[in-house]
Amino acid sequence: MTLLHDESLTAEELTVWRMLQRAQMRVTRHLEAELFVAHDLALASYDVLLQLAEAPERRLRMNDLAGRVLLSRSGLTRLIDRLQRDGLVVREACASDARGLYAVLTDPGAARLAQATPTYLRGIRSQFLDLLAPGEIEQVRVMLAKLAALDLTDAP
Amino acid sequence: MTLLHDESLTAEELTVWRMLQRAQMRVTRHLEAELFVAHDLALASYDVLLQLAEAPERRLRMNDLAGRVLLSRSGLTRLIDRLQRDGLVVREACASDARGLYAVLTDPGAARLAQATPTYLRGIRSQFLDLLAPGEIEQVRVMLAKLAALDLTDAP
DNA sequence: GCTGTTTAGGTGTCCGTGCAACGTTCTAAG
DNA sequence: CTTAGAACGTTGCACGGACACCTAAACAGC
Repeated sequence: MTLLHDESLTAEELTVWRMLQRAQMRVTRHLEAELFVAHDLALASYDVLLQLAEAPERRLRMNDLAGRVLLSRSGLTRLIDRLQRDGLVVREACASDARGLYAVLTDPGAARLAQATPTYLRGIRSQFLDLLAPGEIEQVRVMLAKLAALDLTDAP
Repeated sequence: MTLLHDESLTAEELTVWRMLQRAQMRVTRHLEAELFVAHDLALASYDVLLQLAEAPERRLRMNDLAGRVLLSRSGLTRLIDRLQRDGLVVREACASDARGLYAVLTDPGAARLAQATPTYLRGIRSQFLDLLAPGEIEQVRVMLAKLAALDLTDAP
């Protein structure tokens, strides 16, 4: 602990950060593994399908989608390639902007999402929500809202 | 909670999980980027150096270290390769077990860690801790402790 | 002693991702 | 209309990481 001056960060604060890293990693890996073995779906793929399912007309512009799933645009291009190859998503041209493409959820994609969702939710429950008291979940929500507020000023 | 089906997480609960994902990702990327531009260190590299610095005699067995930095053993092998190439770490044989290797922090490694640490701490502060009230940090710590408790039953 | 099993670590290979560069299209200034 | 610049999406490339497999050493039982 000699490395970490008290004036900068207390040991407790640093511990909190490291615990957060570990907890998030653990839950993510657990979720990813379960989704993969049960439905052959990577977590990023699930997120894409979910975002599309929630979007109006089951479609989103590539750029927009990339922002929502925390993936670079190039990363999303490849991911959509795979999903399209598997028939879960199709690309459609945008009428109002010839540069634009929509990623559109197909019926098989929606079905696959529906299959996988129970696994996903069960994972979040068992690895995360069930371990916290209801009041704590609310606390977390409030705190995360503060962190999320930075996103706006952060990514102009 | 259990009276509900798997499908029925409340919107709030699901939102909390997604916000957590985003927040963690945002902070991690910010930290990684700053460490990289300022000290040419990946976050994983920083973690390794930090773990070694805190370990007795600045050394840890490869296997042990892999667990602490949430990296697969093969991933750690490559990472230590790089760090060793850069002179920040050396491998040393283990006297009591001829199979074993220690990763040992060198003086240049410790110096590099010391240089990078202010950046690291500043990042955690600005992106995470400063956004929460002191009481909230304690709340988070308590919750994370619950999540971390699962690690034991999870990875025997 | 031998022999099968387990553990430590490294290697071959594949896959996913980010960055930088590119072509295309839209938009604004002249 | 023309042209400079920005925005959208894709591609070449390199890197980091995981998985499966491999060797060497330790340990178990006989």
